[in-house]
Amino acid sequence: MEQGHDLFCTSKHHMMERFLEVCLLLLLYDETGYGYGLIEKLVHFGFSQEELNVSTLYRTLRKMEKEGLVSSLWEEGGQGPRRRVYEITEAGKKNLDQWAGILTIRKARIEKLLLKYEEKTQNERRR
Amino acid sequence: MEQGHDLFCTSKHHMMERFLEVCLLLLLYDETGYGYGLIEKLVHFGFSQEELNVSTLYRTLRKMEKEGLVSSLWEEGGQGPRRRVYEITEAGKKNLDQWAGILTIRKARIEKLLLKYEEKTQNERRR
DNA sequence: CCACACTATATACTTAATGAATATAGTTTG
DNA sequence: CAAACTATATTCATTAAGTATATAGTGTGG
Repeated sequence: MEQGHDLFCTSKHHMMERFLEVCLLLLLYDETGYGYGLIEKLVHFGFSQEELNVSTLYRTLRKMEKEGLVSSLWEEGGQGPRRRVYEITEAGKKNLDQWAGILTIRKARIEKLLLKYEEKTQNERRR
Repeated sequence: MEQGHDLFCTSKHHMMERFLEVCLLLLLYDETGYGYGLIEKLVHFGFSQEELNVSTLYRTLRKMEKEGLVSSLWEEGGQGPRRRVYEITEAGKKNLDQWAGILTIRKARIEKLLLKYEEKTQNERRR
C-alpha cells in the first residue's frame, strides 16, 4: 500500500499517551524547573531532541498548573529572559503515584504482547 | 483541584496509543478472525471487558484494511448473522515487526521512569 | 408467526493529545 | 543597533479514542 508503513516508524507520533506529563511530574518531584530547562533534562528519560516538542511542553505545563498538579511563579532577577518556574504540588505527587500504577500495568501489557509476538514469529520461522 | 485526579485512574482513557492495533495484528498473525470474536481473545491480552470498546474495534479494523494491513471477506454460510472475517497481509506482518521495535522502546522508557520514581520516593520516605 | 433477545457490523458526534507553525518579547553580543 | 539566542505562549490541524446510536440478520419462546 502507498507510503506510511515505513514512515510511521520514524514519525514522531509515538509519544505514549501523557507520558511527557509523568516525566515532568517526576522531574519536578524534588526540585523546581522551568520550561526550557526541563527539555534538557528530558533527554535523560530517553527522549531525543527532535522528539521533544517545545509547544507540547509549554502547553502541558500550563494544563498541569490549571489542574493543580504544579504551581508556578516568575523567577526573580536572574540573567536572560525571565522564566516561569514550576513546582510540584501535593496533588501532583499523589497524581504521580497513580501514574506509577498505570505505567506498571502498561509495562506488563507490553511485556505480555512482546512475549506472544516472540512465540508466534519463532513458530513461523521454524516452518 | 476539583475532581479528576481520582477519576483518572479508573477512567478508560488510558489505552496506550494504538496498542489495540498491535494486539489485533498479533491475533490475526496465524489465524483469521472477525470483529466480535476478537473481543473475547483480547481479554487474554489483559483487557477488561469494560475497557474494550466495540466501536473502536470495528473502526480500527476498517482503518487497518484501508491501510492494507489486513484484508477481509464476508464469511460464507455459518449460522447467525454474517461475519466479516479478517486476515493479516504481508504488509501487516511487516508492520507488526515494526511495532515490536517501538513497543520495546516504550517498555524501556517506562522501566527507566519507574526506576527513577522508586529512587525519588524512597529518598522522600527516608527523610 | 411475531415480539424479543442476541449477534454482528458500522457510523456520527465529541473530546483529548499531539505536532507544526507562528507570535511575542526580553537579552546578549558583535 | 542588528542579529542571534533564550523563553514563553498561542493558533491551527490531525489523529486516536470514547459515547451513543443505527442497522440488520438470526434464533427462540409464547
